[in-house]
Amino acid sequence: MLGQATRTSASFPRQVLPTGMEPAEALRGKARRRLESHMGKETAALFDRCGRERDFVGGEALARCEDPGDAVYIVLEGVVGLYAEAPSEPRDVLGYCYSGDLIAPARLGVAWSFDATALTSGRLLVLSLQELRDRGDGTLAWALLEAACAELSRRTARLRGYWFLPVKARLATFLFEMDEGIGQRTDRGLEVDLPMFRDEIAIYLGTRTETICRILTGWKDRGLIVMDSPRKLVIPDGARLRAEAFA
Amino acid sequence: MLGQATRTSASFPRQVLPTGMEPAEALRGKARRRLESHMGKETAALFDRCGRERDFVGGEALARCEDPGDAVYIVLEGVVGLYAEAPSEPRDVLGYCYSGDLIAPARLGVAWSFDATALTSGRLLVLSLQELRDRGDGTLAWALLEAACAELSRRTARLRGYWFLPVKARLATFLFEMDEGIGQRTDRGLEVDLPMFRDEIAIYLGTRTETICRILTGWKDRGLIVMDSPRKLVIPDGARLRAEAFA
DNA sequence: CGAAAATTTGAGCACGATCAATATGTGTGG
DNA sequence: CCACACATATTGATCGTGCTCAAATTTTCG
Repeated sequence: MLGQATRTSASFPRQVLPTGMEPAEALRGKARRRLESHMGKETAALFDRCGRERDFVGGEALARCEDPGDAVYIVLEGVVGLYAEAPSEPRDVLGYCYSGDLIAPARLGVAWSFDATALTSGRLLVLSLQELRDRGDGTLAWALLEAACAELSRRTARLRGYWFLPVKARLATFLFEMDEGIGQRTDRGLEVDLPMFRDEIAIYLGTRTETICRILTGWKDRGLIVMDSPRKLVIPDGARLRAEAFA
Repeated sequence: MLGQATRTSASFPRQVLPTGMEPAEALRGKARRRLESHMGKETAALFDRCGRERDFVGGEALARCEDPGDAVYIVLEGVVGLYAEAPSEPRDVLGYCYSGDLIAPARLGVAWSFDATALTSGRLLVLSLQELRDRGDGTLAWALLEAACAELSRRTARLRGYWFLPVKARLATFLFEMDEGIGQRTDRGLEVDLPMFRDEIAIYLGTRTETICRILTGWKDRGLIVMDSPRKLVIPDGARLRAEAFA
């Protein structure tokens, strides 16, 4: 991939990206389900009790590279992007986090070592390390360890999952990943409001903006997707798109 | 990458891969340095106290997908490969672990959810979860959480690090990664005994065996590397190789 | 409405995939 | 110790995906 490439510049995130509000109840339910499927009911409940909820809006910086990593986040709703530190643009996308995902500093109590930025509005569970340590609650530490291990495995799988796919399949996979996080089922199909630009998608998928465009256009022309606007996609038939992308 | 690819079969690891023994002291020092640089002196010492050392030989299965993940490993010496479960070959390489790296089950106490196989002989620190839990030692749980967070970040960086590189650069990066783990400085340069076959490297790097061969041959012809045997490489001048690969 | 940003389209070509054949190990039994 | 068989590695020829550079377009926002 990018066989002959030398990346040129781009910078993320460049602006606040308001995404349409979503039915709160549905998402709460969805978030809870994901949370519990990721870490089990009891653990989820434990985190609920110990953490502090925080709402965020698209574009908000949730953690900065140099900030002391004195907390651990669990995404409840929305999408959070993780970006590598980069003195010079473009910043590399490390990954996206959805509800149930754990965001932990690379060096606990020292530094996050990456930037976390909200891509949509959403909600976060903040677990302050200091507080938790002071409590001396071993249970919680074990629960966090559990969550971290799960996240490690999930992250690896997500990243490696793209590795062998041709770009078309990567893009489809990405769309479904986004859909799981912030998609909605309507009578038109799966509606996904992409919370980022084409070039950020390209970086995440290890390809170029133009390629993303071409593929999306191709799909649009064949009715596999509908583009209300460049950022508002509708997938009338997920199975058909998947079949086509992996053909 | 692999734009037109449909992966064909290969199976790892296929045999015990004895790698030459190495000067124990040098490695002990190296392992300790890596360990401490990854997690700090005190934490490393804590783990040392709580864990049980275990030697392994190349080819040994250290964890199986379905096994209950009732321990956490810290690699002291050698290289451990992590492989995705795959009912049908080929198995995907999730990553390689070197001294200082943490290997933790995806679901603590439930299942590893991946296979860990020793690629070389080496040594492992085994931290039994049951024992640790029984101790009720919060400190240790925090230390493990710390290690897990660090591993998460390291793993992500390692995987994403390859993302944008053309295959040549990936292969060079891989060689240096291996060198860091098991390489030796001699008067001939950096000596690296690859503990896996060409096709496993190809899978790890998201390319094909033939491509790996062509690149290595190219480098050999230009004196950038010496191949004592297909698996025994010498890099006379690391800087030169790096420059060439990233040119 | 106009400027800037983001997206889309076009033409050409390089990297790396593919398929097929050959060569080099590596281990086995005679 | 050699000869065979099999596993692994290398080389060759061809071609497709996706990168490049460049030029429209369309969106977005002040």
